[in-house]
Amino acid sequence: MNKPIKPTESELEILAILWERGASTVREIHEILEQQKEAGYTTTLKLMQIMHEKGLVTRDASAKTHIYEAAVDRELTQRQLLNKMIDTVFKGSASQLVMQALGHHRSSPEELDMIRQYLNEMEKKQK
Amino acid sequence: MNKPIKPTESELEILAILWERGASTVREIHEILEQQKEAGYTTTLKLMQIMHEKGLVTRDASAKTHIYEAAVDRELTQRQLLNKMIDTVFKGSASQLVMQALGHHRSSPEELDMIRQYLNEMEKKQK
DNA sequence: CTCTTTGTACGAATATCTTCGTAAACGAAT
DNA sequence: ATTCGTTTACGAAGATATTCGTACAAAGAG
Repeated sequence: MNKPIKPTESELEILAILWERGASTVREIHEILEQQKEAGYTTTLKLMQIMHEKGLVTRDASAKTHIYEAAVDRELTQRQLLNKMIDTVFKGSASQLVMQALGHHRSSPEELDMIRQYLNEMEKKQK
Repeated sequence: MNKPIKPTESELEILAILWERGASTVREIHEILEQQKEAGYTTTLKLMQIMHEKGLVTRDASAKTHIYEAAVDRELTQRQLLNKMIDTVFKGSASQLVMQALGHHRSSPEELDMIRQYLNEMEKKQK
């Protein structure tokens, strides 16, 4: 069995940026992070170094300014976090989670349509 | 603005049990917790005392054996955890989260139907 | 070359979470 | 009343996460 990826809160914020932007320098990450919350530069640096030790990111250290990249798959990580949440907080009922998510995070009609299509496809495959 | 409820991993496990069972003693909680993971009795006790300090649970200490009850709303907590997750891990797209959740946590046809109904209702209300 | 800026490395302080041992209080049973 | 099992209270150790100061290296400007 694969060991679950378990980034901390702060690490997750950085991963999210890396997934979004692709390979980035510490400064680039830091600049974006700063818009979301207060953070010192060396704090961000240290975090990313630790993430490197843990294998959450890879880095290219060939130039003076290192370049970091996410080393864990986005969807896989999302899935693991979700499953854990479904188990502990939603008594194993994914549909409850889904309705909770839709009910309070106003989604556009287009998004709702996408979900509907997705539901239909799932049902077909199940037969 | 309301301060977000931010239980730790362990606290969440206990809250889930309290939500499910209603008011309970430490021993009752502990017995259930033990089925899920290894834990010493005093560890569970201490956790619940801390949760009481934090205001996550209330307790009736009139008898020798105290009785605890969840002090935070289940749905509100679920919502806050979900919203945070949507923001950081899913770029603010609830539908992406929904599809991830449905795709990998096998749901019964009944559940899928419930969600479909829910979608329809939402669409009506939006007009 | 010297000075300034930008970057990494490292260590340490702080905070938070988790776990558990020990002691004291209480009630029930003998 | 003494003993035994159950429960709470407390404190402290251990683990993990977060933050930042300082030192040093490298590159560019003058």
